[in-house]
Amino acid sequence: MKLTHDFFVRKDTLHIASDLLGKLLVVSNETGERVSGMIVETEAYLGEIDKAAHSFSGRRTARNEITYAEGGHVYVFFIYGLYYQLNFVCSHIDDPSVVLIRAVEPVEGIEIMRTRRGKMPDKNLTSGPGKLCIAFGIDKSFNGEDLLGDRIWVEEYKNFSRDEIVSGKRIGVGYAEEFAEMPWRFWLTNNLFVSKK
DNA sequence: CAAGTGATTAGC
DNA sequence: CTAATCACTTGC
Repeated sequence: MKLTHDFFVRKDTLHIASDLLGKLLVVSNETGERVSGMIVETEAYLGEIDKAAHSFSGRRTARNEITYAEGGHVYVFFIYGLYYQLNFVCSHIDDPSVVLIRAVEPVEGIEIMRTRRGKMPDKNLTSGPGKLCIAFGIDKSFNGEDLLGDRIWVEEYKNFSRDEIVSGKRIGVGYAEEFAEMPWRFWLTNNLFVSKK
């Protein structure tokens, strides 16, 4: 079952980030084949109040414009001259909160992922935000897509109990002062595809 | 462990 | 216009 806008329009982006664990990320490729993976690691970026967020204190640019839209849209940006990062826009219109998808566990279309990632042990296929975008074929053309469309969406898949979910500091946001310490990264315990222990 | 990579942005 | 920066990955 596809998740609807209600799931993403909720105000509490931290809950959205932890609720996404165990859900299935699905991308329909050029030929209509499904490539999918179970979400095992996420990070929340709380829009205007969060020094680590692109939209901190209302910064609004061509790049992050979509994060001000209503929850349920896709925000993709390019980083380090090499990689894309996949985010889901959350909350209501004009609240630029997002959830970054940091890692998934491959489910469908593993052969396609292997081809796209090159010769790589399977556990490295999707175990990081840049890696999973390569494996799923996600690029800038996905920016602004609606998660109720037929190109990319999220489905119910597995449920995990509270004690199988851990939270901690986010990765790569050391510049964000007090917000660098916030435990806004969520992952599943004992999952091989989580990017960092 | 460190270099690489180029779009994006903020700062003149 | 120009320079600095960066939600990372890979191969030394």
